[in-house]
Amino acid sequence: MTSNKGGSVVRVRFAPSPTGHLHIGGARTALFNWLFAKHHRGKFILRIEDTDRSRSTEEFIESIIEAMKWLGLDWDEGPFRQTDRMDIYRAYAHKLLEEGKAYRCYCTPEELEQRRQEAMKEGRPPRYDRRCREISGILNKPFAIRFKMPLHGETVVDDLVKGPVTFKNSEIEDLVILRSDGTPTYNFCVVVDDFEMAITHVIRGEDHLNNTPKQIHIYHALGMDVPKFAHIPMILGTDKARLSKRHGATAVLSYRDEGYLPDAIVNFLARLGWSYGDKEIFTREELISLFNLEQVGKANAIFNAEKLLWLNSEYIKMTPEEELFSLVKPFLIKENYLREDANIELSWAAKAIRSLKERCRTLKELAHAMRYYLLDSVEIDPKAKEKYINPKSAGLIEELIEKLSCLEEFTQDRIEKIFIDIVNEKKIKLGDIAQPVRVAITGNTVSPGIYEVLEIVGKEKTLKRLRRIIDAH
RNA sequence: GGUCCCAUCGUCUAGCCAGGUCUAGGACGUAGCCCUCUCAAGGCUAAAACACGGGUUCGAAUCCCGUUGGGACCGCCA
Repeated sequence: MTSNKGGSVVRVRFAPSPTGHLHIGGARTALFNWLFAKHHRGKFILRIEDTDRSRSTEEFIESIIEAMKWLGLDWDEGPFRQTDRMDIYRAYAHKLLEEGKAYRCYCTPEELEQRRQEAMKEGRPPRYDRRCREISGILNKPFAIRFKMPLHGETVVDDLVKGPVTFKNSEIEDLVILRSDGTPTYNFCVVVDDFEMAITHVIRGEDHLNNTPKQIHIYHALGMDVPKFAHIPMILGTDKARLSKRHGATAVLSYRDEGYLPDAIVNFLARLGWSYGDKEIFTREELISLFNLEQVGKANAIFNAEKLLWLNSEYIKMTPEEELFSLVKPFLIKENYLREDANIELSWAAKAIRSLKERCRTLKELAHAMRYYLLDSVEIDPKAKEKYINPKSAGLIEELIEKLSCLEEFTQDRIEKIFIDIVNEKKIKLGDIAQPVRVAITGNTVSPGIYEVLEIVGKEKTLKRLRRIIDAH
């Protein structure tokens, strides 16, 4: 295929291995690649690294794709799958073998493992001792193909984030590029694919920095141009260990299920390790135009779930009510607050959501808060009832029922007038009547403004609930 | 153990490359106050950091060295 010469169009890729769901760390790597591609009007390629057949599954491939789509990280080419490209890797591996740049290794995995253990025990580096490198001729035994690393000199990775990083060649081992079963290994596939796909910039996690000199030598041996590298820091859990399952939710899709907005996740991930002055909230367009590798920090970042929650609440506040309604709908249905075939008037739904959106940090919370608008009757919290429903408040409610019944237009303004009348007549505080009513209508002591709530709940349900609470009392 | 990376409030970070304007800025979270029918939202205020030790310099968060701490990698895993 093409060479990368000429510095033409930017081509980057995200290359997850489908051995799990797309997690927060992977998503950020994908995002940085996507942003970089968009910023430079380049191409973003999705490649599935599934050469580990025992751990890769179709389910994870689908899940990763679903997560990418949900986040809005669309790709221009792919998804390519390494398992579809085995012949290509094999051909390159044998080419290296023929050219004497690689050699047959007859050591068995068991032998290697044993030697590794011994080396560790004796405090030696657990590295392959190159014992098969000098074997001449071909033995009639199963073999893996190993790459001949240079024995001397050093290799510099000119990293776009870390700066120049120097490795001694003597520290780099002769890695296996083709296993004895004929399948290629990661470090080899990456090089072949990145070349074949004309990748110009490899943006990936810092955990790959130590692999980079190995890959550079493979590029050289194959006569390929080396792309530019950018190794971005890791995302850690609160205990500073690499983010993993035990830190709670790490799968991107679990955030979808918890009611997070993809834009909030994207914004949050972008600010983890990258910044633009004091700016915290970015639209996608801003992210695309402002993103650059120079502003990517060098230090690892700890995943701060609280800040994500805050950002999500900001995005909920920014989202128009109608749109929010279609977003909460699945949650409402799931919680049985709404039937799938229910016919809800959009203007009413918008009003309901407007009253709640700045009180909720996730769609799930929003759905839950909407229950007293949607359900026919509400469950009353016994503690709230005990505190606010008593003979005195029941009397006030009685009076309220009478006045509200006469109301032609059941609107916030009219309702407020009635409350104020009662407060003035009875010489009570607004809270003396507002709280009992709130308990009757919402079942709880917390809600948006009470007049607003009554209007949204509507005259019929309001009166029914008010009666019910004093009757039950 | 070896190699590599990193180090500013509890957390994300600005500042560092081009040393003085930093009594170190913003944001999340926390605390207090205001607003108030509850809860939020909003407004105001507060506590909170240059890991440590040496240099270089008139002057260092910023440059250099070391120490310590954290992370990553050392597979016929990716």
